[in-house]
Amino acid sequence: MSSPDTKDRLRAAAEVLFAAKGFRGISVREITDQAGANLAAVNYHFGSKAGLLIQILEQHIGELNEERIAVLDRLEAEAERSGEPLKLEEVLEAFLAPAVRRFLEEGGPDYPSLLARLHQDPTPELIEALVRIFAPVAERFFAAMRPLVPHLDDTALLARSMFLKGAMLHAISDGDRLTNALTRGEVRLTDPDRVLKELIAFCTAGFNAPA
Amino acid sequence: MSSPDTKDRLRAAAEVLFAAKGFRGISVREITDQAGANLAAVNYHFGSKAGLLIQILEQHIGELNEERIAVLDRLEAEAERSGEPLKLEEVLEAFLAPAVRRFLEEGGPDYPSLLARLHQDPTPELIEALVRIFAPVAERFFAAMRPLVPHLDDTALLARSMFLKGAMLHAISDGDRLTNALTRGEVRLTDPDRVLKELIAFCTAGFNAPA
DNA sequence: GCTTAAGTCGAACGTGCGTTTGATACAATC
DNA sequence: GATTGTATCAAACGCACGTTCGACTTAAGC
Repeated sequence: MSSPDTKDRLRAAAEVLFAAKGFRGISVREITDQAGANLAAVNYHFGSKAGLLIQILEQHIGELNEERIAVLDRLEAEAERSGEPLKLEEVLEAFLAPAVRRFLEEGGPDYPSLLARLHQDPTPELIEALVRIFAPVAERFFAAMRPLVPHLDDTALLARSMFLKGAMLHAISDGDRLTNALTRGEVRLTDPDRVLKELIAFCTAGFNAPA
Repeated sequence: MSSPDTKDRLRAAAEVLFAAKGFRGISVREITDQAGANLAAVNYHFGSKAGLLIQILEQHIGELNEERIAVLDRLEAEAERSGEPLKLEEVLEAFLAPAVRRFLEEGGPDYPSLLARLHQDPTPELIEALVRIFAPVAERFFAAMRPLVPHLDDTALLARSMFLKGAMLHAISDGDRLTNALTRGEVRLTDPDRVLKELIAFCTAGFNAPA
């Protein structure tokens, strides 16, 4: 019958479902049911289930990373114009805020949660796609950070970058379900702006800490 | 018949395999093959695949958490005797070191990696078990931390604890595979003592950062 | 009006999974 | 020596999965 947007509906449904339950946690049948499409549609339009995921990643995480780099570009231009050096805190915010902000858009699916899952749920095909998607932004921020932490050698910078990534992914994903369960819900971390503020403060201090 | 230790061999094999590829990533058949046991042995001895995992968790993570609490007990006793207050850095080390140290025991399976995966790969049954296992150590450390960070309210303390957990799990698991891939292997994070040192420095500064 | 290509459909394929079953072996118990 | 409970085994069960197939529908190009 050709609703001409079957492909879009599949993408939209898969975004939500993958984000909610991860790649392995969602079946092709669930996606096609949700999208009101035939079971065979995913393989017809995207080649495979993994192909569908990769296309979603390229689109949304690509946008996310473009935003990160745009903010960093702006910061560096301002710094050059004013003659003042970049501030570590600003660079970290440029990296963290776009991700956390997207997470807080209620109603929308949380790609970061999906990403967090993918980090732990690797397929060679997906890992290769992730590297391709993230390499530019990683190199860009690594270079920007380097002069801001002269007290750290490369190993320390890499290690602390890894900590930042882990903290961000964990905060952004459903990872705090266990945290909430452990505190018996007495304290709730529902305000993403608050989480972002704490995350920036935590990581800025972490990078500034002596070696 | 009856090698009387079939149950132990199953446990040992499952530890290694679960740690390497996660709960969903390993089949019962792989476990029984590795252990030289019959396919039905897992269900006979542990009731189910999940039952096997939970038993492993209770044993090894239980030991890990006992060690954490023992170190903290010792620190608090010393502090009381000397009249000096506990140091934040010491408390964090008490929490982090046992986990990272176990991770570095080469040859042994890395339970932390398994744990990191479980955080992202939840089954109600497993979540319940995780909460049961971690509740005591979480409450204990939360109480110990509380007076050491008077500048933080409960929300900030919880958020930063979550960051610490995320950073630790990410560092400890295979999560840095992507990090390494992104840096094209130019910098390697192979020394666990170094990682632990950086992690303690990073998180201590992070908790000390003003609100 | 025929041809072609794209899209959709129901149905099936083949595989791997966790689990269950029923038979069998082997001690220990009485 | 029969009985009982524990352990192991080969085999199968039932299910869900990703993928493929072939027929059918539709719309555009000639």
